[in-house]
Amino acid sequence: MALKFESSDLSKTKSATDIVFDALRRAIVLGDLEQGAALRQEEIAGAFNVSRIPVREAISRLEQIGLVETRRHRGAFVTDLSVSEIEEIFRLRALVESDAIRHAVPHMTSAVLAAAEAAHQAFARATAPADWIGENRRFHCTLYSAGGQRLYVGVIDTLLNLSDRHLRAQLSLGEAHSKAVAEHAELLLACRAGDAELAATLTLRHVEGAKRSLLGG
Amino acid sequence: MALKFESSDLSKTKSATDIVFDALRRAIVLGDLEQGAALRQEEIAGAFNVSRIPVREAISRLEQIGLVETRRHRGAFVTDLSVSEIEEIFRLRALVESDAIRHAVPHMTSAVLAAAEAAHQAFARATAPADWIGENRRFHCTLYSAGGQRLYVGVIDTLLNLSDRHLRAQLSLGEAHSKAVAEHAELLLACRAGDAELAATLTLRHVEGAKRSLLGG
DNA sequence: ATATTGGCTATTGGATCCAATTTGTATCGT
DNA sequence: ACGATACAAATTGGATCCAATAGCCAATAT
Repeated sequence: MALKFESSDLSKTKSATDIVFDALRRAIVLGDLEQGAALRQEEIAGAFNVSRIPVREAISRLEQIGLVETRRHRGAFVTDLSVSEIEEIFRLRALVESDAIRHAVPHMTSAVLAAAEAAHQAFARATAPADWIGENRRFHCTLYSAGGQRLYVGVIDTLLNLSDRHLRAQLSLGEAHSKAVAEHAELLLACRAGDAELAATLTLRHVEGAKRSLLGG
Repeated sequence: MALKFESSDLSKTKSATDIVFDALRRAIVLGDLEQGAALRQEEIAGAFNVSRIPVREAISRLEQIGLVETRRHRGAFVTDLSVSEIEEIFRLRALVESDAIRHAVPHMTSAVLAAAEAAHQAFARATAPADWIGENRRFHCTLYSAGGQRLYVGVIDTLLNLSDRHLRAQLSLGEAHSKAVAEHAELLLACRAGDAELAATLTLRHVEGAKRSLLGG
């Protein structure tokens, strides 16, 4: 008998470390844990009903991607980003994301475009900040992943983990959300048209606009 | 009485996890551990005279930066990069490194240039592959770090960790080494002249040349 | 009053021990 | 001989336990 697997069936069961890592990452990215907050191993272990071992591995991984800093025998603390570091992140994002979509456009199938469209609409409908951030990332990364560019998406993911925290405050005030929706629609159009250069330019402007609305100037 | 501290005194003592992480990272980057090789926790723990705990944290961090892949209850294995992934890495390197130096040139003090010059000469003199790789990275990263661009250097470090492995075979054959030395000298000249655009162009060509000499075409 | 010093406590770093799972292998029935 | 199944070995995942250390606070000397 031949078996058919849903893609979700292929997902190996996650280890405790993975679960803790993902929860902490999300908490930091969404701003639930604010800058400088201490991550107490025992406390976290208790919250997840596990021992400190998987917690320590999770923190180790968070440190590796720059979300927390640890001081020996003192503990781990949510990284406090300076203004110049935030500028650097956005400069990198503009550079890498625009190039990522440039290379992705030629590989965009109708399935990819449909998935992006779905994320786009979900983002437009979203009201909670956590949903904004999640759907926004899903929209962009769906497009970037079109050609299976794992490295690009990996770098971008790391950068987004560092900068999404600020997106929350940003989208909460003013018409930033509807502006983003409009820009996404425009970007999607360029992708459908197969215009890689236009898509790259729009992405560049999109990221630079986010940077300006956050830092001014 | 006033005391003066050397900067080396401020370096915090490294934990066992850090030591194991660094040693494994180096072993993979230098190619001592070849693609697909298994990282046995017990074996590594024995080699460093520590328990498996710091080994597991080190492996966790290695996985985070893409140097190893782990399969549940099977173990961790040195990541096997496909040709398309290698192409992606070099494309990203060319993009990010050229922009990094573009932004770094205006901040290059004579101290930075002197440090780069020292690394340049050490690279020229080096004969062992491990030294080539180390001094080569030191040369480039010294320049990239001029403006204190930690994020750029972080991303570049991650990419170099993935691609340096191939540099070894590359420099071993032919006149690749002397070609690199010449290109470094030229790059250093552009930096001294404060010509950011030229430095960026030279870096772009330098990386693309490395890619071609590795993958052909 | 202030600087110094000697414990005390909270918290992390690391070791040892146990459980879960994968995989190879031998056995058994046909 | 061949496939299915039960068992054994190797290895990782996680829990519990002990050691080391940074920071705090009181006690003390000047």
